[in-house]
Amino acid sequence: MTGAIHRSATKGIYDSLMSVKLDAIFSALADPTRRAILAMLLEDDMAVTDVAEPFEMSLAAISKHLAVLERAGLITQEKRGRLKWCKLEPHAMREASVWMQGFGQFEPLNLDDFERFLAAEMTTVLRDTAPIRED
Amino acid sequence: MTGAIHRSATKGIYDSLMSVKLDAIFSALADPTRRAILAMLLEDDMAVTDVAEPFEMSLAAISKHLAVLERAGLITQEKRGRLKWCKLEPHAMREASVWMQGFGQFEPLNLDDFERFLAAEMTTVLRDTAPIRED
DNA sequence: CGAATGGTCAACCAAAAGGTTGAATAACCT
DNA sequence: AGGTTATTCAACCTTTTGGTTGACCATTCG
Repeated sequence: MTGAIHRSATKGIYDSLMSVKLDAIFSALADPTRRAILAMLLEDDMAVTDVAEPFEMSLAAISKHLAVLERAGLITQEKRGRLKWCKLEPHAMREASVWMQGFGQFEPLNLDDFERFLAAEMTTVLRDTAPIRED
Repeated sequence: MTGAIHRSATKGIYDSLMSVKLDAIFSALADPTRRAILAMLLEDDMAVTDVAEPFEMSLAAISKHLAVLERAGLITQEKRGRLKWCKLEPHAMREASVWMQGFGQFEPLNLDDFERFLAAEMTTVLRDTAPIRED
């Protein structure tokens, strides 16, 4: 029982990388600010300052969040001129998605649900971190 | 741009709950020991001591990990006699899965990939936390 | 009953996470 | 060149996380 775990020395490094990657991806996704950022980037690439604008948090903090997302492979950042453009890398989520889906067949994505989800989380994060101006 | 974020006061509590749930799920998944535990439970329900057995870590530590997983809704624990049975709740991952899939259409689950993934991560976690006995 | 087993609790600790501020670097604009 | 804008760095602080140990409760067994 559960004892039948085999070991392959040659796969070691690769396996380790996968585990590390999952660590990075899931812990990146564990923060609501970072999830909100990803949702924003889903609409369009953005420069760091623009990413930061909706949050009531220092630019440095956002910069750190972006670094976390980049380390996880969830976004890339490319400097053009003095702006650094942040771009979503949706493919990176695939590893995590594959892992999760192994635990059950989840229904094939209801996009409406997802939209609601995003909008909801966004308002929550913003309400919690920034006073919402209705001007 | 990105400024069109609407607010619905009535949805507030519910939204907040969703965000909290995603926080809990993703941060629970961010730890390799906890992912390994989930993978073990995929095969069968297990009592706490049996869950702990493969890891070189105190029972108390595993107990805490299980509490984290339970708070995230990823497992349930039921005490029967003096054993506490841990049971996977794969459904809980659906929320997170829906969220993630919104970022891209991932290929419809290659089970072989998943098996490799699990086995790989398992060996890695065990190698890192416990000396592997080949007896 | 008393002893062993299964599991958690409480106190503690080190390291990591998430934030701040102020200074530094880099690129653009007169 | 000098000023402004975009972004990061460094030092610092507080809270959370992941682990330890030892005492404690609950349940079964002899």
